[in-house]
Amino acid sequence: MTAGRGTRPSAATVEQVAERAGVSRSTVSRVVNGGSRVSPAALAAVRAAIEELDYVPNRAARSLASRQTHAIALVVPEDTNRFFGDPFFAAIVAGINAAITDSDYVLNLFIASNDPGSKTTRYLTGGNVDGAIVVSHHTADTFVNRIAEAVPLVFGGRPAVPRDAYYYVDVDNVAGGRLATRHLIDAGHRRIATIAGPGTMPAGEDRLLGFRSELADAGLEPFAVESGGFTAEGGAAAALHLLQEHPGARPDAIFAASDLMARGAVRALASVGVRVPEDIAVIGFDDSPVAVAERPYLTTVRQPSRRQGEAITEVLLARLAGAEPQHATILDCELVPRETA
Amino acid sequence: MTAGRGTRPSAATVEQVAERAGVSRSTVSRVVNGGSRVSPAALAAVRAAIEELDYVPNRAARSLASRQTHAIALVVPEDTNRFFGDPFFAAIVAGINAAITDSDYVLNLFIASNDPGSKTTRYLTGGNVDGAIVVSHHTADTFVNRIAEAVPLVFGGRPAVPRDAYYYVDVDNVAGGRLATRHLIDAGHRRIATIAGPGTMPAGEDRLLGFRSELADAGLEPFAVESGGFTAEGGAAAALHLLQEHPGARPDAIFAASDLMARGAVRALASVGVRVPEDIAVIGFDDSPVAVAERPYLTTVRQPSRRQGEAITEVLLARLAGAEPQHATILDCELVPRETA
DNA sequence: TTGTACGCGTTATCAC
DNA sequence: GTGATAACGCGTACAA
Repeated sequence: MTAGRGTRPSAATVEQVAERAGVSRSTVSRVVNGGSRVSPAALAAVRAAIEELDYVPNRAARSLASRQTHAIALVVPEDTNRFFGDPFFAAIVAGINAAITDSDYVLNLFIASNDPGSKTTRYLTGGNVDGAIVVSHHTADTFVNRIAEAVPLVFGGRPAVPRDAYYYVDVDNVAGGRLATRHLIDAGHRRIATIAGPGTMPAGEDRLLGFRSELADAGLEPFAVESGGFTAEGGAAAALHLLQEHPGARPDAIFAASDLMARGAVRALASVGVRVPEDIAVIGFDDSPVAVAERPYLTTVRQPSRRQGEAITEVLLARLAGAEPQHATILDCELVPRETA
Repeated sequence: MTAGRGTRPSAATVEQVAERAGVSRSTVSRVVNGGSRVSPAALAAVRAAIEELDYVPNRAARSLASRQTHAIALVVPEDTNRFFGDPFFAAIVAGINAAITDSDYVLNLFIASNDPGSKTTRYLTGGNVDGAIVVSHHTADTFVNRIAEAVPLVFGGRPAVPRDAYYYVDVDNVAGGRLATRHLIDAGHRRIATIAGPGTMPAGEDRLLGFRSELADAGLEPFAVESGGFTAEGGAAAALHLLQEHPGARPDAIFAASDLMARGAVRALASVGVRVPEDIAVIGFDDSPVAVAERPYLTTVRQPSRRQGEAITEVLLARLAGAEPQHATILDCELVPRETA
């Protein structure tokens, strides 16, 4: 082994396949790309030759001639260093990968941290990929725009600064917020508070909107609206604040806009002797691993993250194939009743 | 926007840069690839032209001519669906990315799930990447061998089935195990048990070896050796089992080979009224987020995962550059004293 | 130091 | 249906 650089056994070429099959390069090329318009005999011969020679088309040559790279960039915005490690994004990547595996595209990973947009952007706008996916929740830097101008692009999640020309795939956070709130209402709760995400993130905003809407439809008003910053600590602090600010009348239920915040809230409540769900019911959002990492298991709203990743890719592939898919693709959430509500 | 497929504004080419700078294609090429052996005047002119035309080399053409793809594959073995989402791997990927960003290579992501090795392997062995990284802990499928035969490959973590020809970067799990055990001994503990990882994983084996060695050096014997499968549940069960099996003489300290198992153990102990660290000290391994996700914070051994990712890439890049790095690169661990020991 | 000319493996455009 | 042949954009002897 130990092939030095560039010292590969130089895989078979079209030329060799053609010779082996007794046809011309062109015919081999036709077989490789669709197989249409070739005689059954030639087709069989070429296929056999390909098999025997273990022929794999040279991507570079193909790209050069066809002016398509068959590569898709997955761009992770710079400010998201903890992108991986977050189960939510992990599931999305898994979905993207699954969908792309079924195609003949390759996924190029770009974590644009400590890069002021320049290098990655230059690469993407330089015609080195056919399309791009940006998975982000609160950045909408200008470099994204430049990418969008150069190649077809699809966002995971509604972009923070939406434009008509953008394509994105998102879960229905509004409906999810409604779902959670409805569950609380149906259980008889009336003094319902929420621990919301940061106002800069569309997902947080939408869930809050769903909360308010469902409450309004039921003729209720929010007991309180706290902010928890999508972290466990924030959730805990918000829950405690909720208790202190309203010594007389406690909320009887809390909708936390993420499982992390819900978990923090449940722990904080337990630490001050408040029972969940007996004293206060809590419902989260995401159905992330923390929901069942410890007792009590969180009642929550599941978002189909893996499916979202698949859908993102499907939309992009559709665009690359010349189709005109919807600009917005919205996926449904689902209630997951467990122990906390 | 909305560029159809292949309908890009066709970025500038060497030809255009050459014309703009008043030199030939070759000179431009030389400037782009190293800048050596060109007159200062020409160099300046070319650089200016490149800047003005926003020239980006066409990867496909470059690959075709140089017979190098400037792409590296990150292969995630098929049985690791939860690869992402694991903070350990997340940190490694971050490191890999950081190192690769500083080079002019591109990272191609292959999650080889639901693919029987065939498609990905064909791609990699077909000369479409210059090198590959396999991050795995307990798989050593034959497809890895085939990849290793085709391109330079570096493993993250010691491969389950080691071969002399393999290159890998690992943390010093043996030393880490010793470190943890030494910390327990220094604190005066003498009845020290361990909750080990699965025997199929090198990391688990090495940590256990370190545990045994340090104990032996101190003239001590393991109080008990349980198996926890690297999960929180396994850690909890092992801790409880430890208590039940030895009703008379409890261990006074436990070395859990992962933070997840340590966390499970601490929870289980608390659930039966055993105080940590007063009654039983517990030390983990990894310094993962769960170590500080809740109280008590875990005393643990930190492994430099991000650095490991960087080192993996560095070794691979060195090989691609024609150097002959060490086959094994071992990184040091570090004790992180917190609350549980 | 610089330029010329050829080849990398494939697709696309033609005639046949 | 099939086969020449010209690009595709770049690296690199080789010559100057």
